[in-house]
Amino acid sequence: MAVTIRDVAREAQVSVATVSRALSSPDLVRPTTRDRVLSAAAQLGYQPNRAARGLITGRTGNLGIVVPDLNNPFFTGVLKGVQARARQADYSVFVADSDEDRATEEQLLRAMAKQVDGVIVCSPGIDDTQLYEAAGITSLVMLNRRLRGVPAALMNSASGMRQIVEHLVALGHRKLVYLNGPRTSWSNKERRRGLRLATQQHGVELIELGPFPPRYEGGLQASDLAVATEPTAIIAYNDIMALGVLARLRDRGIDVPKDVSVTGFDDLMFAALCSPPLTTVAMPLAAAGTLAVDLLLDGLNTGASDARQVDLDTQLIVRGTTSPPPRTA
Amino acid sequence: MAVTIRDVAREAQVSVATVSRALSSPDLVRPTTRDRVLSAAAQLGYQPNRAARGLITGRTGNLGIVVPDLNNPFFTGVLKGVQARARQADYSVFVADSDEDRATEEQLLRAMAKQVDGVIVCSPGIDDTQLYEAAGITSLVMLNRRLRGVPAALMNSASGMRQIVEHLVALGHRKLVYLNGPRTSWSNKERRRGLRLATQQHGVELIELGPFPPRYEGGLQASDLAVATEPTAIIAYNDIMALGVLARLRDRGIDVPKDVSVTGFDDLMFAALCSPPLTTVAMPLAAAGTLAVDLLLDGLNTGASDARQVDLDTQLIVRGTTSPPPRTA
DNA sequence: GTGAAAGCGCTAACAC
DNA sequence: GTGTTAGCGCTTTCAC
Repeated sequence: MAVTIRDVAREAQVSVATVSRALSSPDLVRPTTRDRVLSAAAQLGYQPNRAARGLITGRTGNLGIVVPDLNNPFFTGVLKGVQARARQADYSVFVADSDEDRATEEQLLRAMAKQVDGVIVCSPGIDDTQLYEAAGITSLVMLNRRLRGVPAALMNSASGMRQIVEHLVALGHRKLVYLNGPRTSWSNKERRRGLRLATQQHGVELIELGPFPPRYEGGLQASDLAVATEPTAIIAYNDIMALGVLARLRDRGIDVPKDVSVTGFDDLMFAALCSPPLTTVAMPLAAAGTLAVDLLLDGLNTGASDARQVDLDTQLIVRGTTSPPPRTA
Repeated sequence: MAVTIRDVAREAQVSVATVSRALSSPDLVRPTTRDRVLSAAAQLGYQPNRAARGLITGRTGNLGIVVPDLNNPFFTGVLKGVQARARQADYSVFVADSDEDRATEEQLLRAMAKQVDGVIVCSPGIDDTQLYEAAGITSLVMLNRRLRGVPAALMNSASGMRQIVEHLVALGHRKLVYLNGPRTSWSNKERRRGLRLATQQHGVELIELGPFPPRYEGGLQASDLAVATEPTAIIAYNDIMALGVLARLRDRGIDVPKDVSVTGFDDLMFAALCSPPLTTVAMPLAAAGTLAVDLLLDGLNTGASDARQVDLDTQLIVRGTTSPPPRTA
């Protein structure tokens, strides 16, 4: 077995209590004693057993994150931020992938709740009641979703959509199609809300299609339906769908952006690499991840939470898939 | 506080020991008692505290995975498989992202080792001595890297490279350039080994360049150097680099595959979506992840490990970036 | 300022 | 089959 606090105590000729104090509240112990303990600990390569500590303090030093799909760069972007910030704060992070399945999501959340100090929920699907129930067991922070009384790290999708509409309107577009992502997802609702508001304000036509699966195949599928409505611009729920749209349009000999403009959402790495490069909205993924961790830890330290919901700005990235509409349209 | 084993014991009118048994070794307890305990547990929503259990069994029910970069789809593909298999086996998974930094990697590995039953190491960088040291603390499984005495889930990169060379040779190529990834990485060594073997066998010229960072920017940078050597085909260390190469060649007006063929490695989702779609080698990412978990759990259950190193097949995916070389070459 | 001792929630002998 | 009890490694009263 590994080296325990007793070993250190023996080595430093003090009691285990003193070792414990020297490590967690150094000012409670005389400097000379402290040094003796610390050097003994270092020499033995002692590292406290977190499980044992957690058993008594009620803190595990772990936090969790639940995501619907680890193959989706959106979530790994967030995860990366979470991971980085957690490490700084000396927390470990559990990750759970629900495979887009709601039941699994709920089950994972519940299982995780037991062994962490808090969990970051990136699950568009899971329903409010389940979340509140989980919130009873452990601290929650929502990511990109608003839930009353629960802190959240939000990316302002609505403003991103507004930027898209302003961009398109400025180019001369008057008839837009929006390809919906999952109806129940908070992101989709927000994007849609921003879109509706902006199109109304500018008095341009908005046709809504879908919902479609928020994946490449969803874009392929949506593409033909979109074209049939004869818009001058197609606004996809996210980049991955937009890439599907792009591919399908290319197959059909429809030129982007000459015949029709296309926009994505997320600014995945590959949005810049496709051809033509995709006009999209950049999401502060890692920033949202670190923010989520901060909110979580704040809540833990201040005791009761103030349930802050912080909005992070998104930004339109104009690339090659948007241009003025064709004359004939 | 949450509901404990005592609560269940009281509710079911038995001792805590019986509750414990009913849950972990059901056959040691009379069916009627067991049912009583189980229903009491269900009613109270009892779930055992893993930390407490771990304290005594020495098993945590957790396993960890260390990766260099969560934004790299290669690693998240593996992670996805790990996660899925772990959940089936009722294990939770810790994830650690080292940001490609060796020191961080070692530190994360050590920190993780304390609170898991085993860790899956996807770290090309970290050196052998460090790994052996970690192997002393916890069980290790290597991913895509061979380490004597340590089980490993391997993807047969060498055979993938052989398939690339055979494909190119069949098309008529005689002068190939390889863009090295990180020199120290096992993957790069393997790919290079397969490449050298195959090119020698077929008597074609192989020029090696690099190492380059295994990212898009690395591809951009490598591209010009590669072109200067006037090859008919460029073999990139991985897809991301290949995408960089593709972009740079397009900028310079060099046509792929007419002027030069390009191959990637990994078959990331976006390899199929770029234009032209990338000829590459598909890696069994998720399969490797699940295999790694199986190896880990096998090792834990059988006590001593047989240090199996299992090879998974890779497969050439021919797409649009390879064709016969130009006549003049 | 430091030590002794009481647990945190659980499992594993050991009794009966 | 079931109950009693002794810890797992640690923190935290409570004495001194």
